[in-house]
Amino acid sequence: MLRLSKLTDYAVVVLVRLDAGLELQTSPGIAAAIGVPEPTVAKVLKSLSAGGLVTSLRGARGGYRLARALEDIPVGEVIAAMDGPIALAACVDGSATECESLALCPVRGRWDPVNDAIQRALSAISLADMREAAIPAVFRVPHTAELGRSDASRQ
Amino acid sequence: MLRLSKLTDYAVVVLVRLDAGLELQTSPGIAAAIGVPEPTVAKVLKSLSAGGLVTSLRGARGGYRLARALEDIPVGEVIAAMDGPIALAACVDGSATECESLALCPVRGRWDPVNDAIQRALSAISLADMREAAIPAVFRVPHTAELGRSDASRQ
DNA sequence: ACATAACCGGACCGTCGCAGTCCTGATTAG
DNA sequence: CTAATCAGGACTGCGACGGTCCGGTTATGT
Ligand code: FES
Ligand code: FES
Repeated sequence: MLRLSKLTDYAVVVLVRLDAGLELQTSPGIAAAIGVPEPTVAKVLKSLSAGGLVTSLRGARGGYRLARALEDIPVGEVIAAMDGPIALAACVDGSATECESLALCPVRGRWDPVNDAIQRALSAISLADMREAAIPAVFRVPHTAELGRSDASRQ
Repeated sequence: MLRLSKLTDYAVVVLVRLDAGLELQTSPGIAAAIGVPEPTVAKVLKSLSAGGLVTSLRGARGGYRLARALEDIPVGEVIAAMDGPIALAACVDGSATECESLALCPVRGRWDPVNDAIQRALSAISLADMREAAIPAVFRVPHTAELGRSDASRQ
């Protein structure tokens, strides 16, 4: 599937929201704005902060701010901040993992070109490109009301 | 991490192995050649067959054969055959999943360009490109001897 | 015709990473 | 000093993935 984690998905939404004109936004505020549970948004913000994509101000009246403009944030960097470095195979080059049995590993560095191609593709697209896509009428989400417990259908 | 499944990794090895000059190779034979358990190799072969990347001949003296030359098999097709269609987000366009609550989904189709870029990158690289990478001295792997229980170090 | 070899299509289960929540500090405004 | 906010973990439930196995089918060869 080559799916990326859902947290990364939220990260993009959060970052786009951070570019909404305001200078400083709090975690609960963002959560209310995009309709995602606050703890989850907080987690995303932390990872983003650790990745250097947003800057944080602690203490009362603190909050988060974009570290760079959306145009300067490639989507690959967001993925790296959330899901760790991009590595298709177990061992590409950032061989932080194991693989002592190199001799009998038939895929020794074989995925490197593929990995590199993807990384290049992800670096060519910025968050600004994704922002253009669309931002539907989501910003008027009720932040206090219970969103209806949308357990809708169990599949 | 954007990691692909280990089965896909094996698939590439198997496919490269299938291009080893022989006309027809059996599942146990391939397993012995690349040093991977037979049931796992069989599973990979089945997925590959279902994906139309290899053709199979049943019955005694049956086996597998490449459906197309390695040059004509983009790596993206292998990934699609093993891990299903490439879809970064939950909903790209093959919205086989759910997402009835479109109204409050802030990522509505936002990942499409990224997804497309990756797909293009994966289509540009063929298995022949990966075969060039290297095939170390793996083909002489002992298929009967126990490989030594390499539990080595627990890190 | 029979036995054999190989593929086919599942079911099955253990493991592991992910999604989501929560709690205890550290920091700063007022 | 108190309140608000971020920081950094620990914790748990769940679902996908990795790997194995089994009965069934097809074809070869004697
Ligand atoms: S998995 Fe690391 S070298 Fe093979
Ligand atoms: S997850 Fe499918 S539309 Fe949002």
